Order: sequence, then structure tokens, then C-alpha cells
Amino acid sequence: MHMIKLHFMNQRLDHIFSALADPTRRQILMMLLEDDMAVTDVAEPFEMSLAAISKHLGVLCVAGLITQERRGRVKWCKLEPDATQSAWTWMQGFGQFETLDLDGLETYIETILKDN
Amino acid sequence: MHMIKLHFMNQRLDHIFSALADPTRRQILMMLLEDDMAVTDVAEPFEMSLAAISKHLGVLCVAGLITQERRGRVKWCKLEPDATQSAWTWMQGFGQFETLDLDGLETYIETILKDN
DNA sequence: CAGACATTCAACCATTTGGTTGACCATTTA
DNA sequence: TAAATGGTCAACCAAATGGTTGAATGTCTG
Repeated sequence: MHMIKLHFMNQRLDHIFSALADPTRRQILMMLLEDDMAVTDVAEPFEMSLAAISKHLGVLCVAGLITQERRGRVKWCKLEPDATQSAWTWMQGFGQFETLDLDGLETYIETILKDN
Repeated sequence: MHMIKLHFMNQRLDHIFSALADPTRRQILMMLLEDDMAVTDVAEPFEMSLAAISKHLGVLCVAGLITQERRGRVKWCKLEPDATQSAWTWMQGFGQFETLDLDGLETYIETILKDN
């Protein structure tokens, strides 16, 4: 039972990390950070075929990093940032907490304190 | 100049994420979390050849996630957790900061405050 | 020195990956 | 209805990946 869960989790991590391992796909994610986009628009800044981008989007979908919803003839791509949770958690478990970007942490804490 | 740096960074992320994309390699990293190990000992729990493990260790080395130091006939493998910094930072930039384990963050901050 | 041990190298193999192209399907618009 | 648009599919290709085996290299030990 736990074995199954672990296996599942492992596959999930496989998908997420290998999706993140490609610069094109990372760039796509960054683009989607600003807004949802149609497949053609995602493809526009890249110097490769639409089909190639379509495949990349498929990989991101399988990893759960994005979702796609078809409305009419255009397919909208939407970021699913929560999907990185597993990867994030794994990296924490890898003992990385103390190497967290301390500058970023500092400003973050300051923002919190200001709000109180 | 910035382009070069970005390219460099991008390659680094490629290496790190694709190193993390393999379950065997992730398991190796977890093992090394406990202590430094010789190549043979790393290989022991796995059902694959020593040569295969040797290759995996090579990948982890290139990604900078571990270092290897030869002493006599044995080569010691040592974790380099700081290497995940880039990946960690990238994921932060990907907008994940709010999903960070806030409990862990809290205890972390408390530890800092105690020390002052 | 001879043998055992730790590790890598080299050649090979099957599978996956990242890309191409051209045909195809569905939807919108003139 | 005809043409344009948005996107995928299928077949193909080159290169990378993850594994194997057997030989080779360097180091310790009896």
C-alpha cells in the first residue's frame, strides 16, 4: 500500500523533473506565468515547428504542470503551479532548507512583519 | 554578457533537473544524505551492474549534486546540497514561494531568532 | 610478486527524446 | 459552401539515455 503510494509519487517526480529538464519547456512555463495562452501564441517566440511545441505542451500536461482546455478551435494552456508541490517537497526532504536563498527569505519575512 | 550568464544558468538547470528525473539517482542522493559512501557501497542495494551505478554517479557529478574524491583505491561520493540552489531558486521564480512549507519556515525563523 | 579488490572504459543494444514534414480534422469566417 | 485558422497525428530521423558485458587500470594485501 505504501509501496504503491511511493511508486506513484516516484513516477510523479520522474515526470515533473524531466519536464523541467528542458529549457524550452521551462520558458513556456515562465510565459504562462503571466497569463493563459493559446498553443499558437505559445509557439510564436520559438524557432521550431508548432508540432514540436504541441509535444512539449503534452509533456507539461502529463507532468501536471499545465492543463489545457479547448474552447472553440483554440486550446488554452493554463499553469498549474501546485503541481510542483511534490518536487518542492522532495527537495526539502533532500535537506535543502538551510541553503534557501536567504536574501529572498529576508525580504519575505520583512513583508510579513510589515503586514502585522 | 547577461545572455551568456543566462545560458550558463540554463545549462546548469538542464543538468540538475535531468539528474533528478531518474529514481535511481534520487535514491542515491537520499542514501548519501546519511553519509559519504564508496561507489561499491552505493551500488549494493541496487539490482543493476556496478558500471551502471558508476554512470549514474557521473551524471550526478556533472550536475554538481555530488563530488567524488579518490583515496587509495576507493572513490568516496559526497553530497553537494548547495548545488540544488539554482533549481530551488528557479522554482521560487516559478511562483512557488507561497506553497513553501510554512511550518518548517516558522521553526526555522524561531531558531534564527533564538540565536540572537 | 601474485592475487584480490575498486572502479572505469569500450563496445554494444533497445528505448526514449526532441525535432522535422505533410496530411488530417475541426472550427470559424468571408 | 469555400477558404482560412488552430491544432494534432503519423511517420520518420538523429541523438541521447540507461542498461549490459568483458577487458583494463590502479591499488591494497598475503
